[in-house]
Amino acid sequence: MGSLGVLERLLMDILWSANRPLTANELRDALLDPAGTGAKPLATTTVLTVLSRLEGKGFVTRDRDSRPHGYTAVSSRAQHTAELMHEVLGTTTDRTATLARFIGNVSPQEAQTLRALLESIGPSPE
Amino acid sequence: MGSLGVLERLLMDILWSANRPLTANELRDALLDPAGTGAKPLATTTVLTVLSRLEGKGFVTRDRDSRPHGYTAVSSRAQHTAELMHEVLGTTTDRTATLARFIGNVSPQEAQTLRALLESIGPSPE
DNA sequence: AGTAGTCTTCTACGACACGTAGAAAAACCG
DNA sequence: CGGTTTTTCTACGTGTCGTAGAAGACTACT
Repeated sequence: MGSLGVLERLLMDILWSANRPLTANELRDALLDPAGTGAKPLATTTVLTVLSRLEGKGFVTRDRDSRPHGYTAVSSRAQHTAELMHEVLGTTTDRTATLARFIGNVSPQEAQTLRALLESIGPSPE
Repeated sequence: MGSLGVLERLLMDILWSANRPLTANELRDALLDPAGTGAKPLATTTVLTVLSRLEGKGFVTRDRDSRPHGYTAVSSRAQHTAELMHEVLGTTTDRTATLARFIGNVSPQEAQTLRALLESIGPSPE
């Protein structure tokens, strides 16, 4: 589906990390990394344009009532990423083989995590 | 990373399904769906161009010795898809949360498959 | 209400990826 | 060698994305 460009992705990252609606200017400022090291101050309009595109793609919603419009990510980063993973998985023909390769490359800790998750989802077969 | 365009993807699909090197013309023909329903015969050069791009991206190798060059997919579809899934997973900050969402959406059968795979990778903790 | 400042929308342009393919060059076969 | 097949070179059109100015809409203060 609609993949994200670099700037689009940066904005989403900020929105995902924030737990409240942000305005275009807040986002623009957030783009200059905290330490102010950043050398590229973007024009606010640039941010707004990208936000509009993100809205069009269904990644963010905006509160049109509050005056400086507040922008919020539609789904959490985890949710979004998980969906993407499913989407990718869906492009294969042999899902089992794919999952095998996928599992074959997770760290032991993550394997543990996965076991626990599977356990909680549906108790292991007796 | 290098995502694939529509045609690029179609070619990869054919290469993945074939278990031998294919030539540009074979690929062109394969694009006209078997039943010949297809209405769009691509120029061979088009296929060649895309194959070159795929080679550049590291998705296919070609046998430069055999005369009609034979093109082969570098990694299997399952392998490729699994790598993509890991790549996607790598874009998230909270991997556990992401995996939770991911697992939360697999079918019961697939959950079973996953349990088995995890079992085989490292025996469950007694 | 008028004016200044802020925010949003409209419009646009350059860069890049990709589908598409012709023209030219190279290799092969008889 | 000459014709045919295959490959490379080059190029154009379209779509997406980063970027932002100009103009219009809204807010607030006096």
